[in-house]
Amino acid sequence: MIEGVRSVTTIKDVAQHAGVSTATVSRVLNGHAAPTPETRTRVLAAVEELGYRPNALARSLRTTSTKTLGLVISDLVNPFFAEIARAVEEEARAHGYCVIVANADESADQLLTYVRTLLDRRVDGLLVCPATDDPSWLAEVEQRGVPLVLLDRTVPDASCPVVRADGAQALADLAEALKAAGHQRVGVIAGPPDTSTGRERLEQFARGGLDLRVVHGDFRRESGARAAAELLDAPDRPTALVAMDNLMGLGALEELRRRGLTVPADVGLAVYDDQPWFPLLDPPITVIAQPTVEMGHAAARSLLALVAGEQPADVQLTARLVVRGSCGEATGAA
Amino acid sequence: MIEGVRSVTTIKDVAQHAGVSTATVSRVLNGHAAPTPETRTRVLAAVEELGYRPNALARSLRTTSTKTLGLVISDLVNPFFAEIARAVEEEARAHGYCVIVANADESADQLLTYVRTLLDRRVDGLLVCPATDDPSWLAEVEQRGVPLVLLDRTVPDASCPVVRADGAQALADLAEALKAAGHQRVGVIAGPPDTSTGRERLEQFARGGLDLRVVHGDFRRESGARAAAELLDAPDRPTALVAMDNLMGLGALEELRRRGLTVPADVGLAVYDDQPWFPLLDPPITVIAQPTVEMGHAAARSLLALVAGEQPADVQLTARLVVRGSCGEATGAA
DNA sequence: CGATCACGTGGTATCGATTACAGGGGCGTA
DNA sequence: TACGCCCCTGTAATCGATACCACGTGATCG
Repeated sequence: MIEGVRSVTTIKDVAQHAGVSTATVSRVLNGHAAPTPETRTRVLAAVEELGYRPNALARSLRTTSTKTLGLVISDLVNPFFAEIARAVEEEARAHGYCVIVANADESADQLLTYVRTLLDRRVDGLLVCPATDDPSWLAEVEQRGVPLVLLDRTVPDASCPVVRADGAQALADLAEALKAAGHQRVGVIAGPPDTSTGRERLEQFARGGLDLRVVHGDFRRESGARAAAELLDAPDRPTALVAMDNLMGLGALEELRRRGLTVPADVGLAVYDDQPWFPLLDPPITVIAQPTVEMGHAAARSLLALVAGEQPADVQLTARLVVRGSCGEATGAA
Repeated sequence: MIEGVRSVTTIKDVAQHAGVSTATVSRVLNGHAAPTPETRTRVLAAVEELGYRPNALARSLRTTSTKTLGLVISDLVNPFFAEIARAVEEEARAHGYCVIVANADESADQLLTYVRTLLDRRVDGLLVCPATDDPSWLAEVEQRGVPLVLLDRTVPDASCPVVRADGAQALADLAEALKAAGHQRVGVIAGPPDTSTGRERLEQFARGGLDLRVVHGDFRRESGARAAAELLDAPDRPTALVAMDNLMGLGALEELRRRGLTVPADVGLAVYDDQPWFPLLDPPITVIAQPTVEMGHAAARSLLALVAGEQPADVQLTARLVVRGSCGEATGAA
């Protein structure tokens, strides 16, 4: 398996083959000015014949535009983020942009590394779901003057557009639904206190007037199981659990199953973030659903606007409560 | 919000600031040769002070190496591929490589587009999960002489390393398990006939000696529901369904639920690809589990070996049957 | 009929890095 | 003291494209 000669067809080869200058080839390829239809066809023929494809690196170096957006998400295997990534990519592609997806794995270090890598590659814009509040990476982005949009989560003093889903009302509704079903002591499997979503969801839910026990997880599956275990082992066990993220919800479910506890008879359950399989469980899980696809689309649009020199406003979508059954029935008592 | 001056710190600025030539700066940054410790520190100080970061585009243009791998997957929201993507990226990162993930959305057109885009950006190697058998994109990759490794699926005449999971034994085991549980007429929700995995899984399962009804889906959720509906509406309804992919399995489950059919009492079910939530269903779903993480790691390793000029062999991992309960109990009768 | 204009085209500088080559200074050795 | 070698450094070519500028030619207008 001798490696074929690496095809090094450059614009120069095309020019030579077509009997024109490289400048002309470039003009034809970029639809610039107006080369004669005849030269145009000659050049295109040469391109075709040689199978020429322009070197995007060289082009970007010269034009300082890569037609590429960077997307840093906190966890690729979290379906919530996977869906967002897909939506972002879809919207970007529709506008002729390509997306580089980087996976920070909920680690601040890796986030910084990736932000740097993406900046080094001169992405035209950056979309970030911050892993933590740590804003050290922000300075680098701002210094380089690269358009930035935050997605899902915020960081303390970011002066850039933010796209998120507001769950305040949904969380209030959830609190009401829990009360209506007779729950008072509720165990919360919260997100990390150093993430905006972790804090906010907890805070907003806390306004619901329930008696909360809180354990913080890290938005991942194992932490959900651990947190559930801790809450269930407490002396006055909560009558319901609320997981503030779908993966932690999954972990909690696993723990409940391990203990042979029935939902909602033994303990109620609600989860932030809907998943297609939640309705399939018995009972189907009550959730707070976020408009992930819209979030992704909106974020990409905002970033592209920013890249184009506009000043997009923040986007605030709304999450909504979907009552299914895992919290129990509302008792007749008001 | 006046946009700050886009920081254009180049190697020239660093050189000037440190009172050396650009060549020296480059040498320091690349650990080349041996600049005096003193100049070295002076250069590094300048780098630090100016917050200089090399332009990866320019560097790659010159060195013809991007330290980047391209990964084209068929569907980012399919957790199977998401997990593979994560594993690939993890392994690549450990070797100092960055991964550009492209999502073909099970479309051959989009796959071709992305392969081109990635080649244009001069990735050092390409990892592809082909959406279909259509091998038109292959020629372009080979012509450019870019190292290529196929992942999960094959295409007809690819002369490159392939990393996959062999499910022949698992499918045979599944057939046995179904028979043992008293199933004879089995409905198969197969993958597209123009994908290697679609064909192979069906073919291998067909060797199990069951009476099969086959409907082809497209590896996505909706098609799973449609196929299930079709199979269940047939005059002699199968007593069990087998979905050859987790998303189609999800769709099938939804359809069963819609019809109020109980698993496994009314109809048995098994799915190819395990998912963390399958054990949580009642009854838990019997699956064929693939070693996704290992596949991703192996694929990245193979590609990196190829990039390094070695000749990695094909990797054949094995999928295995995990019997849970959704196919019913084995009856005493042999 | 001569001057001007416009258009198509080629030459060449440039983007920001790497690297081959050449030169200068210090040191060791004869 | 003089020669030579080696090490460090700078100069400049180069990667592959784009874009500014200038030039030649054919058309137009006065």
